[in-house]
Amino acid sequence: MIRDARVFQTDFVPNDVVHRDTEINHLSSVLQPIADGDPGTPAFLHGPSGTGKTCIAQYTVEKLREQVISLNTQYVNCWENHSRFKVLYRILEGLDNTFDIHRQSTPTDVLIDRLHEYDGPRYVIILDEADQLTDKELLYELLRTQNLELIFIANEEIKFFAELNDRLASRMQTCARIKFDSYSDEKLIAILRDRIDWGLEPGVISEEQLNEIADQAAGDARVAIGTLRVAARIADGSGASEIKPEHIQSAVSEAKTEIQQKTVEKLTDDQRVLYEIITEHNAICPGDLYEAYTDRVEDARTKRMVRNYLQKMEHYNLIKSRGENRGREYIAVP
DNA sequence: CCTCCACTGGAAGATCGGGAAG
DNA sequence: CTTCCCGATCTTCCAGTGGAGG
Repeated sequence: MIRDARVFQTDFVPNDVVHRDTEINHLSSVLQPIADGDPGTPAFLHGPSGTGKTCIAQYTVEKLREQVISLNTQYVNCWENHSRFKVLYRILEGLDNTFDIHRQSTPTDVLIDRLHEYDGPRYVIILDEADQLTDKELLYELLRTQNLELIFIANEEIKFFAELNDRLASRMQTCARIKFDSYSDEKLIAILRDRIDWGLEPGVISEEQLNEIADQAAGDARVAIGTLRVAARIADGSGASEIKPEHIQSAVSEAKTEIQQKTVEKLTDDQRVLYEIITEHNAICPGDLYEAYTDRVEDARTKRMVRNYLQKMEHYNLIKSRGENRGREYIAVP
C-alpha cells in the first residue's frame, strides 16, 4: 500500500509547493535583492502550527539557492537549540566554522566575534520557533551582523513582540511580516492528494475518507499528513486493500498520542514523575503535587526547580495550568 | 477593611559535568 | 594526574499577587 514513506515525514519538503502561492511570492520578493547581490530585508513568518511556515521558508530558500551561485544557508530550530550558545553554534556550523569550538572552553563571546568577522557570501538563516529563544537579545546581535539574511518563524505574532524590549521590538518592526492562515479543507485535501500520488498505491483511499481526515485535522497540515500516514500503516498492517473509516478513527488518536509520547520520552526522571502524578489526577494544586513528588522521588529538587519543570512541560504542551497564585492547578493535556 | 499565606517568577550565586591546558 | 574554565542546571532569596478568613 505504501510506495514511498518519505513524503509522510514531518520534515519533508516537496519539490513543488502549490498551495501557498501568495506567501511564497511575498517571501521570494523579500529575498530577491539577495539574488542581485544586495542585502535583503529580514522576514517574519507567523501563523498557527501546521500551516506550512517551515516548509515554505525552506522551499523558498532552496529556490533562491538555485539562482544564486554562492550562498550559505542554515536552518536552526530554536526549540531544540534555545540557548544563546547553541543557536550561535548551529549558525557557525552552517559555515563549517566550529571545528575548534567546544562547549566547555569557548565563551559565547568568541562565537559572536567569529560571526561578526564573517565576510563570505550572503548567509540565509531560518530561525524556526524563534519565540522559544531564552535570550531574545541574540536576535538583536544577529540583526546587526553583516551578511546575514534572517527568516524568523513563530506561532503568535503579538505574543512574540510582547516579549521583546522596546529597542528590539522596533528593530524587528522592519521585518517583512508574512501571515499564514489555517488551511481550508479543500487545500488540506489538495495537499494530501499530492502526498498520496507519490506515497501510496493508486486507489487505496476514497474521496470520503480524505474529507474525513481533513475535517479531523482542523486546518493543520501536519496533523492531516500524520493521520494519513498512521491510517495507511494500520490498514496495511490489518491486511486491508484500502483505507477504511475505522482505520482513520484509530489513526486520529494515535497520531496525537504519538507526538505526545515522543515528548514524554525527552523528559528527565524528575519531570516524568511530575507528569505521571498530574495525569493520575484530574487537576492537582501545587502543594499536593510537590508533596506527592517528594514522596516518590529520592533526592527531590527544590520547589523552585519544580516550577521550572512545570513551565517547561507546559511549553511542550503536555500539561496546562489554570488559575493564578493560590488558585493554581495543573492539568494533564488529554 | 486588614492580615495571612500559598504560590509565582525574576535575579544572583553555587554546583555540576566534562574538555582543554599544564 | 590536577587545575581551569565554560554553559547548563539547580538553589537561595525575595518582591509581588490575590484568595481566605478574621
